[in-house]
Amino acid sequence: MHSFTEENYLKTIYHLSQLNDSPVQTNAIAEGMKTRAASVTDMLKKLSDKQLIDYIKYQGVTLTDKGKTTAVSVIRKHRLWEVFLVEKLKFKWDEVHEIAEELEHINSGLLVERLDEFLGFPKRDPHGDPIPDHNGIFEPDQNIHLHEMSRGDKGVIIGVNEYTSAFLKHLERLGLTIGILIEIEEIADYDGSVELLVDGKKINVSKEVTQRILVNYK
Amino acid sequence: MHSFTEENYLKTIYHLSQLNDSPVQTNAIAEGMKTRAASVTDMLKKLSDKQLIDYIKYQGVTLTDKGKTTAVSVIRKHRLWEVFLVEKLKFKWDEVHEIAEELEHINSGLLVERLDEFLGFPKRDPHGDPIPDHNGIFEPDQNIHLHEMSRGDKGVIIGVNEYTSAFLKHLERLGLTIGILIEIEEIADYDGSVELLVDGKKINVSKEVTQRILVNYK
DNA sequence: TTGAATATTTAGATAAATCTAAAAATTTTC
DNA sequence: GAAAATTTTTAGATTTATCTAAATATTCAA
Repeated sequence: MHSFTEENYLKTIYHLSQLNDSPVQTNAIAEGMKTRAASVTDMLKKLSDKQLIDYIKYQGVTLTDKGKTTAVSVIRKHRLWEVFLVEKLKFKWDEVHEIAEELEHINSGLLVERLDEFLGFPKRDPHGDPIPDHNGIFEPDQNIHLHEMSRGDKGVIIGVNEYTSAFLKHLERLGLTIGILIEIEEIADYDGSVELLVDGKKINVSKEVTQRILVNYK
Repeated sequence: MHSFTEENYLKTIYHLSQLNDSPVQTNAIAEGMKTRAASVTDMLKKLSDKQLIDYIKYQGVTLTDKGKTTAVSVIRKHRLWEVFLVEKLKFKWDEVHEIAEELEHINSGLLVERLDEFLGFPKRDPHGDPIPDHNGIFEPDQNIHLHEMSRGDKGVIIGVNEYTSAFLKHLERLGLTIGILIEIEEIADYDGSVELLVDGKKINVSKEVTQRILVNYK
């Protein structure tokens, strides 16, 4: 078995390698794990010895198949527990991330499968992130960041990529939650802020916010 | 916050001090924690520094109020999660102990209270053990071990005090599960084995088994 | 293409939880 | 009540994950 720390490293490396395909750098991992580069180097050696990553000194790391499987399994558990907390225990979507960070390390294959079944095999977590299935397969999706859309485009908010309570509460105040239909009214050249049409009302959101919202606009 | 290990020590000390009121001995803790006496001594110093136990060298330990509160909180979580696993995720009563050993350390007060509510504020776990309430209060009970009963006594099986899969499966084969009404037909002087009347049928159980079954016989 | 800036690794420490072996305290037995 | 047996503690190592400071490698920019 892998320690909590090892699992968290794998998860972080997985997420970082999704952003840009190139090998993940030590400093990026250090930032993601909120630790120092020297600590990352130590752990990379360990993960490499366990054949969970391919690691070349000074060149960064990529996950091996074994490492990827482990990372996806942790992500699956994280997202299923989030669904449980929101759907069954009435938590708000901005309250579940921290608890799921703990629950994701509970170690029982049977538990995960029973939980999945109990929840009705959900496809997405409360933040709109896809939940990989039993075999680690993600449903293919054609999402786009809000800031990549053009004037007149329409779509449904399908997810976010920041999970702080501050950010999620901000979205809620604006009425920007999962499943909401939006339309791009205007994009300001000046600062990249965007005017949206939501439920008949006009809303202005900053560029920072548009970069953190995923939209499904098939 | 306390580490998983610290919480497990407190839980073990709590259970041992329930058996006989006297201070709990180092060796007993070592056995309960499946570790060495030397390791126990180290941890006792630590727990003592944190004022979770009263510890006198060579004399054994008792929990302080603070230590007791922590132990009971962990036990509450353990038992609530067991109810969840059996009632909601269709686990068998002999499959839940190990998983609950992990879940009991998840650290969120709100989670425990929401879980309790979701489960309908259960009073007992699947093994018949009482679940302390929000304030750490156990429902008073007048249970007795099966081996303390006399010929002719009747009662309802309310719990067990061993949780190995082997033992629980054995009980199931005998039809001795929580809620079953039993009557003592005969107690053998020879080996202390007991003949029970269960559901109209006669069943023989060894002394070892009778020592591990709790009966409510009001 | 070389010097400066940046990124990464190494070296050496620290803290938590554990271990074995040996010493010390307590209890039991005669 | 002293010797033997048992229990507990101490001393010193080990493992995991972390840290700071210094050294080294890589990249960038003039």
